[in-house]
Amino acid sequence: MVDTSDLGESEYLKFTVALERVAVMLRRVGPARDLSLASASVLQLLDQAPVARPYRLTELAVEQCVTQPAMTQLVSRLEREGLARRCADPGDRRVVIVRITQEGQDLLRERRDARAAALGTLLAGLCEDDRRAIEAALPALERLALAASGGV
Amino acid sequence: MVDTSDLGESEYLKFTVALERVAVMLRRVGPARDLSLASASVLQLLDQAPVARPYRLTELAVEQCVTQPAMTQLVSRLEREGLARRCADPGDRRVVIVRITQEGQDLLRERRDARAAALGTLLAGLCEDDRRAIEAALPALERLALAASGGV
DNA sequence: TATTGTTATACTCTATAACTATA
DNA sequence: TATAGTTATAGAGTATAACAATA
Repeated sequence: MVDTSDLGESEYLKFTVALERVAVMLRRVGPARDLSLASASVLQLLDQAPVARPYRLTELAVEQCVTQPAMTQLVSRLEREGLARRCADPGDRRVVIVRITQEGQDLLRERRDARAAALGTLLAGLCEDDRRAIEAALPALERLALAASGGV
Repeated sequence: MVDTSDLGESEYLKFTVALERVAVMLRRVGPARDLSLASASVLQLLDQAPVARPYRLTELAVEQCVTQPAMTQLVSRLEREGLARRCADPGDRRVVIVRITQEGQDLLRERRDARAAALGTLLAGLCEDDRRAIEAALPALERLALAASGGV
């Protein structure tokens, strides 16, 4: 009887090592061509934001776990490259609203497609059982990531 | 009959998004306190190297997919902090051998323990089925990471 | 001449501290 | 006074180009 709620230290280490390798893999799989991880991450947030409820600069900083000055710079880089733009908040003139541009959306889509294609190639190299196991674990991994992101 | 060897584009996208979230999670779970991701990655390579077959600086650069100058700097930082040291190669005086120090090994162990503990806490918050699914997928994920790292 | 590594320079990304503008 | 954001400055991590030393 295997009780995974009682994993030993060595199991955690195994898990840690496996996930760290996956993280390294992602750094390499993602061509990262035109878009750094930090930029892509913010751009994805902006892309998912409802038009009626856009992000403030401070909210982006909190969401990404970086400081306000760091986000100021990141947004400035995105703006300089035409991927996002700063807008005024009519209700509070201190506030900076950040929106993704069409160009930003296009770049994001290209990047996602490229990543998916690269991962598809890698997955195709695995055996059937491995693909099944990974697919079966995806929802669980998403929940795990959610818990780490602030869900808890 | 589900044939995962014929995953559609949307499945790849789902997979990409899930793994990217895991990568973000790892950035946050790892206290990263004293050790950056880049430093930790190199230090782990050095730690796993057989004493009789240590790494050259160039080999580290190739293994980590960074340039020689980048690795020169990274090793210099590790050396400055006492975590690694440069050694001469008796057979070829152009070569720089890099070894981990005792201090480096100690730090690595602390970091691994902290990460494992943090992940353990997160895992404890998942339901039994999710934990089982993730554990079942670990070997497959490792093979996937290996394929991306250069195994292919 | 080819290989190994370093130095010089520049850019991204991050942080802390000090500042401005608005509430 | 508190909040939203920027500017100033510094350090890690990365790249390319030019260089030195050794093979």
